Amino acid sequence: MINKSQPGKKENARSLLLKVALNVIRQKGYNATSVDELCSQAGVTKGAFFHHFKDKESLAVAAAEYWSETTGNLFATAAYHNHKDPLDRIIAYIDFRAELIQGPVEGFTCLAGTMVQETYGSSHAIRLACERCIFDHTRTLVPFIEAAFEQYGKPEGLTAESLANYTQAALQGGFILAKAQASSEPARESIAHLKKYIQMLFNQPKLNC
Amino acid sequence: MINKSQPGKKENARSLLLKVALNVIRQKGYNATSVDELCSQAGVTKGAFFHHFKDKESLAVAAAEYWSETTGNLFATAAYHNHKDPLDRIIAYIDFRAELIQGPVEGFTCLAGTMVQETYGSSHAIRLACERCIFDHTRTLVPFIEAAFEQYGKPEGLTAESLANYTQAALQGGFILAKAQASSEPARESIAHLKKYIQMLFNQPKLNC
DNA sequence: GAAAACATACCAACCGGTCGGTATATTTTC
DNA sequence: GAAAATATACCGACCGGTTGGTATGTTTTC
Repeated sequence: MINKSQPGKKENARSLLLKVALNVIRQKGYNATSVDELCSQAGVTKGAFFHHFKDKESLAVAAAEYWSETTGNLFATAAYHNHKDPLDRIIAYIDFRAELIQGPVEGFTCLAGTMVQETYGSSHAIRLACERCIFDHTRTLVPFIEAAFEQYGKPEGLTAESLANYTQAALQGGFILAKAQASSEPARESIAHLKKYIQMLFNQPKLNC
Repeated sequence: MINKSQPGKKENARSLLLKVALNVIRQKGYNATSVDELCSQAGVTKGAFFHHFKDKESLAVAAAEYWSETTGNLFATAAYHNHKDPLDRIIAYIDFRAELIQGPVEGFTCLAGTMVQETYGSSHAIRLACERCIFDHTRTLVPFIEAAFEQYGKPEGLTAESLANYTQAALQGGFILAKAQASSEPARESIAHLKKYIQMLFNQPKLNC
């Protein structure tokens, strides 16, 4: 009864494949990632691959769901939830996102954002999985933003949903610039501007007059 | 001496290929775009392709440069340059970007942003071409922002370059969300937030107290 | 012992790229 | 200024390798 790392779950071919898929796809993209490479990197054979996944597309969908799961856990247990003030919580979330920007580009970028660029027109299933992944996460921010609206006043002409989405747009855009520049700096700068925006959005009416 | 469309330049296989490459790559991504499809869509043969381009990678680099050229002309002749007030000019630029968000997703998204996601790790040449494409454009905004700094005061803790980069991050991120949602709305919303940010950034110190 | 998990061998389609060749325009030679 | 030489643009059959996927074993698990 010896299990590795995750209790209750053995390290089978399926989860090995999903783990390497997260890294390989983020580095090379979905189309350039071959089934053979996934198998060799995971140390499993092609037979195991097609035993667990109907086809390559199914693996991509499962990888997006696995990505949702792991990042979901990461954010669910993060310290920013401890802040009682809703604005502090949002700012702490943004700071947390900034802290995650470390190491090589493929280490901090988003699987869903990367995959959906290549597949939005060719695979409905993958696009949907990426959409869920991104917007399920934005939805976790909506209650924080609504609470901040109540406490600090709601800025005109925007909704909690659109602001939550915008935080992800600023992040995803920063990732693209980071890839283009082969540097994490644009991603960090983008987050800094996002932080400034949100601070101004909520502090301005409070500090004025 | 009869020339079509562009004076001095005939519609040869090379420019036909570049034109279709812009659309096909933006829709399917770089890796999923085959040389054969590019040829058939352009109505030229494979022989013509490899006469004009050393390999597929060379076409991608040329496509990024062609994209820089065409969008460069579009922005250089756009009406936002006519505004005398630097802040008005920036806002008019952002409004112009919002106007461009029309029709299907592959019609308004950025070739460089799409390609660099797939190639930043595998092709130095393509990554560089995309980097130039993106940051050459951001650089055109820097003088506007600096002029706005002089006229309206410089907000603390940010540079003209970083703000110029951020405008592109907000756009690129909006494109990704648009692809994920199969809708142009997130792109438009992202631009709306960017506009609000810049207005607050410059108007706040002026309107206060 | 049966079903799930994995391994091995293989296939047909497709991919980027090559190659020998043609048609036409331009330049050079005498 | 005509013939020869050369360069450019283009054609399409073909090649070797890779790809996603399959068919069929073998091992492990309960």
